[in-house]
Amino acid sequence: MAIRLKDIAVLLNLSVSTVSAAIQSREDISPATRERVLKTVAELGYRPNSLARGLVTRRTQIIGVIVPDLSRSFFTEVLKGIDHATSAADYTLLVCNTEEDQPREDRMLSTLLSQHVDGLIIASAYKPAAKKVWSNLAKSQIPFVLIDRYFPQTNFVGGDDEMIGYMATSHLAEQGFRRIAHIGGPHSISTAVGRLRGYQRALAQIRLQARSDYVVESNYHEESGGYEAMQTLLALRTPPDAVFAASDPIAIGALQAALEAGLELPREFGLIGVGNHRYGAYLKIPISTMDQKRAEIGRRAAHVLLELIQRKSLSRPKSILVEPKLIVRKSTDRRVSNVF
Amino acid sequence: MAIRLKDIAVLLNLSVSTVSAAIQSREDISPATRERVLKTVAELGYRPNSLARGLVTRRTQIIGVIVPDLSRSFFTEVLKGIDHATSAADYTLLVCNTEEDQPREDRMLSTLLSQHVDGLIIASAYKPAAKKVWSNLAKSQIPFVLIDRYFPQTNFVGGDDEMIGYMATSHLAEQGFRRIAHIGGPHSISTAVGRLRGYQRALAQIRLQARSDYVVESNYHEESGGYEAMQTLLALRTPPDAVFAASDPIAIGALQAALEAGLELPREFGLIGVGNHRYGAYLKIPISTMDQKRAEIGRRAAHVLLELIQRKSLSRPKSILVEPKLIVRKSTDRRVSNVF
DNA sequence: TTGTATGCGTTATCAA
DNA sequence: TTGATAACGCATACAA
Repeated sequence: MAIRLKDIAVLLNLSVSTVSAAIQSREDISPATRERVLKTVAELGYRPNSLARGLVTRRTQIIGVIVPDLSRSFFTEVLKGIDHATSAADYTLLVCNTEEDQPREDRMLSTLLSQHVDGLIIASAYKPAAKKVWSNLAKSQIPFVLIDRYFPQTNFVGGDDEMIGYMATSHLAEQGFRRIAHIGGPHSISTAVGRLRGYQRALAQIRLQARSDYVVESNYHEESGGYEAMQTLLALRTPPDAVFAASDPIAIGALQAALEAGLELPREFGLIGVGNHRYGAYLKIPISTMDQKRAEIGRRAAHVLLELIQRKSLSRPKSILVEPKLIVRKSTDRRVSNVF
Repeated sequence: MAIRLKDIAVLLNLSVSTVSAAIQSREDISPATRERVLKTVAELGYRPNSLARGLVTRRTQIIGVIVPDLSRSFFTEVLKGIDHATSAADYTLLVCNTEEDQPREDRMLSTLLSQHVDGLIIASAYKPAAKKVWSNLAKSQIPFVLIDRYFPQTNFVGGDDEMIGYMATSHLAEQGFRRIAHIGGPHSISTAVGRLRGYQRALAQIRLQARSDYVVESNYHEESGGYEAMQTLLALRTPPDAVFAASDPIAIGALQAALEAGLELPREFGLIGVGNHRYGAYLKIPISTMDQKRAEIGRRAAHVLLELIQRKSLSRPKSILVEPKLIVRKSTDRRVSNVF
């Protein structure tokens, strides 16, 4: 059986409360007994029971994290950012994987609340319309921050998706591409909508025609989706000369299709993705991409949450959009220096 | 404040213990009152306090997982396997990232024990020599399973690294390569040692010479390491005509160096990695690889742990080695069909 | 400076 | 079939 406060108390002829106070290094305990206590604590390897402690203090030092899919590099990198910030403040993460399944998300949320986590960071599988979920949570008083998928009226941290779309599209235009198409994510996800909007804004600003047949809805995570979408685009009477893909997997699929169609990049065709996937630089043609600064999204979300936890200030919800960064590689780089 | 058992009891004019029994659907409660209780539980959204419950039942339904780096796809995929198995049995995962840092691993372990997790799955940052760590843990009575990094005298689940090395090397030999080199991981990690041993065994069996200058120690996770190691190999008087790389990142770095040196794959040079990384198929030359069956490693580890938790049978420790699978792609495929 | 008493929300034992 | 009572291990207000 594990060592308890009481065991130490008996051993040292002290009361439980004295030992407790000594362990917390409270001022009102004599240095002498504090030393005695700390010494036997170390010797016996005493470890406070977090359950008991949490029951009385109402704090568990645990933060719940809910994500749709841990095998996506986006979420693991965000998670790392969260972990950096929270572990420095002595929190541990209770991580749940919803597999993009809403009932499962509900169950996990319920479990986390049962565990009395001190706060929550959530990338929800729910569509933005289902906002009642989050107003419920808000009533429950527990601090929480949503990430990645935007919901109105909540604390939110994510990439600046419209800026991502805008910068990517503008970059293609600057490199001289004129018939710019977009292969996007599902319109049911806020990030996909944002990127599409940025794409449209960029086109409008430089007075390029926005053709509806140049916008194809696909799947963020499947290369095959990008491959098929690209084939659709190439079959048009006037095929595009560049594609802004809403994700790196889409871009990789599109690249495959473009190469098979005999296109030469970047001379005849430009391609840019989103995500700065580690292997983007090692592909047949290294692809340009928009870096979302994933770790920073995690860090900022954690900081907002920690603030919420400390100050309980449920002031007005704040939205943080992390600024993306353009990474230029061969797939769009038409500068003269890029000859080899 | 959250709803408590007592609130429901008062509301229904019942005792706390009756309500508790009703919620547990115990046999000795009348169906009528059970219905009444369950109804108000649903209405009020009552959620049992896991801290209080765990304090008395001594079970938390939480499993602690310790990994060195969540951003490596190996661990996230293993984690998914664990999650599949454990969430089906109503466990939640408390995931800790050690960043390959031993003091941090100690702290996280301590935290998890404080939280009274029901069991542990650990990929340790410690070197195999430091076995006292695990004998300590064994004394503490808590069920645990080690994964990926092998330690003697413990329950262990991992890939069959020797088989990985053996199969990869044999495959290269079958494709007609004769001067087969190996770029391995750090010899301080058990998986690297196993893969090296498999490589040597395969060479011995087919009576190929084992040259010490054909074995280069590198870093598992950095492409740059594979790149440099490959350059070293190419600078030899008799450079190898094939490389078994102990990881896909190493292979990718080596591929880069080989292509820059003007080698044509697979005609002049063969290359195989380990890990079945998602993008192995999309590289300049799609690379062959050994699939470790990561999710299965996680699933099996979880099953061993669940068994341990249920039966408390701390019988003799069992080691499970998951059989790898060879995946042939262009980088080694010299069959005639591979002409395009 | 230390000890006593009480309670956190739940389950379990045993009486009613 | 239900209810009173005592734990679980700890922290805290207050008394000594």
